[in-house]
Order: sequence, then structure tokens, then C-alpha cells
Amino acid sequence: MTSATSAIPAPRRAGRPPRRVLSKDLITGAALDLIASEGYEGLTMSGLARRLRVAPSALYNHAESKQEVLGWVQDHVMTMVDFSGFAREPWDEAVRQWAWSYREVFARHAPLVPVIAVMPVTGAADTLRMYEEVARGFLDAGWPEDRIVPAIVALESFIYGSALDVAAPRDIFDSGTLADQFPVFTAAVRCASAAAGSGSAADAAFRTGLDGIIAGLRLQLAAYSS
Amino acid sequence: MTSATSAIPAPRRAGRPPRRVLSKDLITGAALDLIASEGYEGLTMSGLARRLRVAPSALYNHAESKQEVLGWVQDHVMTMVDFSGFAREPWDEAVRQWAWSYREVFARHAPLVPVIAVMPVTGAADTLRMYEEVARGFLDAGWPEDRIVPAIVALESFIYGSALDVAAPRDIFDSGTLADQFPVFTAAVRCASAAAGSGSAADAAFRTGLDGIIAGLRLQLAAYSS
DNA sequence: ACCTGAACACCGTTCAAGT
DNA sequence: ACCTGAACACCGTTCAAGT
Repeated sequence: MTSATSAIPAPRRAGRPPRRVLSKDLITGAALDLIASEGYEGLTMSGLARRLRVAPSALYNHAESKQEVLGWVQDHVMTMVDFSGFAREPWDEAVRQWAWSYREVFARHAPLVPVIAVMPVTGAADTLRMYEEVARGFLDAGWPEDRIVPAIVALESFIYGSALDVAAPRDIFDSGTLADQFPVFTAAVRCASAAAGSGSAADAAFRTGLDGIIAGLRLQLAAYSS
Repeated sequence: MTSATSAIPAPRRAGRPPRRVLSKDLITGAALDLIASEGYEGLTMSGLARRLRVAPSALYNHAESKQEVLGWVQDHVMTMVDFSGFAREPWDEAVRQWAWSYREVFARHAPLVPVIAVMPVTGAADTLRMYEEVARGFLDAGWPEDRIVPAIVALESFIYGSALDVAAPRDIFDSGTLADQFPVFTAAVRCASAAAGSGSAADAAFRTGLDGIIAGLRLQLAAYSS
């Protein structure tokens, strides 16, 4: 078997290759593949480079830092959020559908939550596309222009916190040996798990909070309209 | 200057010291000091050991991992949350005061948020003390026992997400060069910052969401009571 | 039991050398 | 301009040796 027929291609020599082998899109795609197959703890610059058959340092010709790569991933993940309801439904129903989709997507990408909550949207076109549609939905429903962003941020804060909660273990509220010191809480926890039954406790809490926020926003809108 | 009068004490020799020099409380206290003076990026096992004048490996005689140390820190941080309103105020006003305090504390400890949202409370006595009092407040106000935990989790999800939002830069929604592609959102952002004035935009969003959730919970309570 | 000191297997990132 | 390969300054963690 000569090297020409080998399954392992000849490694690239040092020096600028004839054609660029990396790009923002290639790196983002590889990062998403890596996350899908190994999770976020597998997303390292070395792992990314290995998957792209490149030296780790080559990544720094295209990204300033791992943080920038995470920003690209985040912008792409945002495209998985379904906000189509705003073109179709009354604003409150559209918010409900959007919020459930948003939480579901970021529950699968929980490590992005602390990143996204702080990362500027500047340059993240797909993310902005979503915000534009959501803001338009609120405006068309009669929301005062200066109340739209606080409402969106409040919803997102709840969604991000709830996405983290999805990853919580079922027995997160198990008080263990201290149970008899905290009888009211212990009873409430037992009672809630029984009531949740087969459905997830995280879903029950999300429904409670989302229904609450939407009801509250509806009251606010009515107050502004009158 | 002899070594006896030197400001630098003689380093400890290898081998078990005459009296234990570390403990869970000492480590937790040093971690909190370190976080206060250098932030969470300064909280490393080496940094912790240096502050305790100990070799890094000594920490592993008391903690299984850095994660366990973070759990101790989290339980202590929870004692800074003021839940005294539940002994004094109607449940909805108590929730409001508790939530503002809770968010304020975790905004200063944002890196704990992804940890706490997933960490079991088992053995965290101070954390359980808070939950017991909050649950008692809800129960006394007439909440059905199986609705208390979902309500608390919904509030906490919103609080955690909002704590992350406090760290967001003021211009997080600046659409930059893409502004004219997203006119509705861009105008809403400008409008909201103008309305927020000197007050923080994060505070405005938190008030909006918290008022909403509380209003929604009030409606739920009324529905259950009738 | 509980400390030190050396070592391990990683990280993200930088930079000179090469084409 | 854009790659390789070596190096740097860290991480958290393990473990034998010592008292």
C-alpha cells in the first residue's frame, strides 16, 4: 500500500496552503457537530482543530478567541428558535409558543446561557432577525414602543433561567437527613412531585411562570391602552 | 534579622502538621475573601491554597473537588438573601422584597447561577432554611400545597436569568451596522433606553417581569381559592 | 489523618518559521 | 495571508513520601 492509496491523507506541510482550508462557517459547523456528539465539555480548541484536520493555532487566523467561536455558535442556535407565531397568532399566544421553543432549544445548549445573556447582538444577524419579528409582533398588538424591550428582556430572563432548570436533577430539592428540620418545604416538595406525575417538574414550573408573566403583561397592556 | 523575627514565617515541613490547619469553614471563608477581592476568575485551587498558606493538594483532604467548594460558597451566599418579609408582609409583598434581594445577591455572584440551578440542596442547611420560610409563607397565604414548589421554581428561574442580565453591557442590543435592516427593533431599543433614563434597563425589565409573575400568581391563587 | 512536593493530563493562546 | 509546530502560562487533580 503506497501513501497515495492510504486511508490517512498526507499531513499538510507547514506554510500557507494553496487554498484556505478554514472559514467562519466551517468552524461554526464543526463546533456544532462537536457539541452534538460530545457535548460542550468536548468543545475545546484542540478538539475543534482535530475535527477540522488542522493545527489548533490555525483557528486563531479566523477567530480572536474561543469566546468568539461561541458567539458564532450562539447566533446559529438562535435560528432553531421558532418565532413564526408572531406572523399568525395574537401576541400573547405567539409569546407562549415562542417561549416554549426558545426554552427547549437553550435547554439543549445550557452552557450558552451565561454567554448569551451578556453577549452583544451586534453583528449577530440571525439573532437580530428574531428580535425584529418579536418586536414587530408587540408593536402591532398595540404595545407602547418604550415598553417592548423591557418585556422581551423579562421574558428572556425567565426563559434562560428555566433552560438551566431543565438540566437540574429530579431530586434537586431532596433535603436528605435534614428533612425533619424543614417540614413545610419537605412536604411541599413531596406533594409537587406527586402532582407532577409523569410530566416533568421543570415543565410544570415553566408553565406556571410563563402563564404568570403573560397574564401580567396582558394587564399592563390593558392599562396602557385605557 | 533572624528567621524568628522575619515577616515570612518558616514554611511548613512535609508530613502531618501537629494540628489541622484547614477545615470546611476556613476554606469557604478564604474562597469568599478571594472572590470579593479578585472575582470568580481569581478563584482557583492554587489561589485558594496560597491564601490559606497551604499546598494546593492539601485542599483535597477536605473537598472532593472545586465543585464541592463552590457548593459551600453557594450555601453561604444564600444566607445573604433577605427573606424576612415572609414573617411580616402579605405573601405577594414578601415575594417582591425577597426577589429583589435574591437577584441583587446573585448579580454579584453571577458565576454561581449555572451551578446553583443544578446543584441539589441536600446538606445545604442555610439554603433549606430559606426555602422552609418561603414555603411557609405561601402555605399560610392559602396556597395549595402542590402549587408551592412550581411557584418557587418559576420565581427562581426568573431571578437567576435576571441576575445574569445585570452583568450585560448597556449596549447589548446595539444592532450596529445592521440597524437599518431591523428598524422596528432598533427603534424600540432606542426608545427603551431613553425611557429608562438614569435608572438601569435591567432594573426596568426585572420590575416588569416580577410584577407580571406576581400578578399571574395572584390570579392563580384566586382561582384556587374560589 | 493530613500535610508537602512532584507530576500528570489537560486548557487557551502566542509566535517564529515556512510557503 | 494562512498554515504548522513548538512553546508558554496556566488549570484541576493525583499520589508517594513524610510526620
